[in-house]
Amino acid sequence: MKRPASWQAIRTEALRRIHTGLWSPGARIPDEAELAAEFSCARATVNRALRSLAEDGLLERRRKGGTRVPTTPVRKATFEIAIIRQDIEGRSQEYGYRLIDDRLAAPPAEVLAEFETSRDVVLRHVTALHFAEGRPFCLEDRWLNPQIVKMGEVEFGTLSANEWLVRNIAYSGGKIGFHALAADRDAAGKLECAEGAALFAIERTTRNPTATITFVRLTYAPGYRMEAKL
Amino acid sequence: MKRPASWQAIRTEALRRIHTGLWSPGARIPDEAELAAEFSCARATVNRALRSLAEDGLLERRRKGGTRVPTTPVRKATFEIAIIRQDIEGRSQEYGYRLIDDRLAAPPAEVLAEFETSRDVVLRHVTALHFAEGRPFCLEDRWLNPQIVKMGEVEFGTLSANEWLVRNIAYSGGKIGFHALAADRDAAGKLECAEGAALFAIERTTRNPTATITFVRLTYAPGYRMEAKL
DNA sequence: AAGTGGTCTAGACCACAAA
DNA sequence: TTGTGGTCTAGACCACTTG
Repeated sequence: MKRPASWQAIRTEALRRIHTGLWSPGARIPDEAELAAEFSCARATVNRALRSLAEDGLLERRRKGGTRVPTTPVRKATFEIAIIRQDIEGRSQEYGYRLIDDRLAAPPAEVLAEFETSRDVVLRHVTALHFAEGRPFCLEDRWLNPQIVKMGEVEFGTLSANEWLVRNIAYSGGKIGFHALAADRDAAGKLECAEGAALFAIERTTRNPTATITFVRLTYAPGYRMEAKL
Repeated sequence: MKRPASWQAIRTEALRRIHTGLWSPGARIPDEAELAAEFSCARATVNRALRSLAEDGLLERRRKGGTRVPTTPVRKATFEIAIIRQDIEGRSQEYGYRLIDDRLAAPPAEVLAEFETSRDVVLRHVTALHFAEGRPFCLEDRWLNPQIVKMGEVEFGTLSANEWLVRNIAYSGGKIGFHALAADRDAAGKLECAEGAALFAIERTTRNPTATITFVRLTYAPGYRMEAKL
């Protein structure tokens, strides 16, 4: 076998062997040196190909343990987290924004838990609406760490907190969750939908190495659909 | 600057420069050769670091055009697509499964569109329920390409189509979408929830290079939450 | 202790897109 | 045309983890 030249060709060939069962689930595949010899290429090239497959969840690699085909593959998909304005403009729709409220307040327990601070019982609470073609698109309900985004220094009357944060605050990590919820009276009023309507919601916590920066719940108007690549 | 040794250290340093604005949005950053000289390392090491950042959406790279900091970063997040049994067992809950129906039928237009075949107006339609701790967890409503998964050859009475497919069928790509929907009478009955309840649903189309393999809608019982890494 | 993947190097050539 | 990233090589050393 001398065909594959690039790491992508080797990736493709490896994929084929996984799919055809030539490399069966749970079994160890030849090590990098062997494959490099087989494909007449440098070990680094094989490494690049197998690492790529491992990142997609199609192989499991361990030092000394070798490379294996997972018995129950857990494939990974990626989705893009754009700012809401981009999301709307990407659909060739007109973006609109309106700040509803911005004040210091005591957060509910579930939010406070995300901030891990029993001290600062007062957070900056920002509520805003994003519009697409003049119609409510997404309700932004955000709690900010007031030590990082100070009242008075930064205003969200024109530029949404969503956009300001993406452009100005570095973050090192966090978590994101998706779920469905029924519109309560408040959300129904703001999103101009029926009370009880099924809404898609995203909750996101963003941290830097030191502290939690913000927790946000984005509730989308009925019909919203989030797409990702497989 | 001689500190960073590994590509991860260079990545971290690059991140710092992006965050501090030393590398400002829209501006070109030094090319790989310059950075390699600055960090006293091989260009390949710089390449590894910058490529990693580009994959996360924190840099944009183009041949000849150089590397830039995006003005509006589109960060990427990944989530894992496990089989439903794993999802439930991962929560330390007992998994259960029941096949509801499995027959050839004419799909609705929206499903047929995913198969791009105006010919085969008959697809294999499989309906099943997944349970966690004995309670309905997820409703699987699946349409299969009967030329790939033949009636009679493969049965889903014990092993779910979800699991069988992951283990047996290679796929090259597809798309996945998330949304919220209100439980209709049928779904409410099967998931044992109120009609009209807000449910989280995933729709997934899976293809191989030649044809569409399957289209599935997974509707989760109320309270389901999908998490991803940021 | 030893095997395997992880990473780094120094150099080279190539592919693409901007000038 | 030319500059920049993309990739490959051959060799080396290291880190982890398993036996």
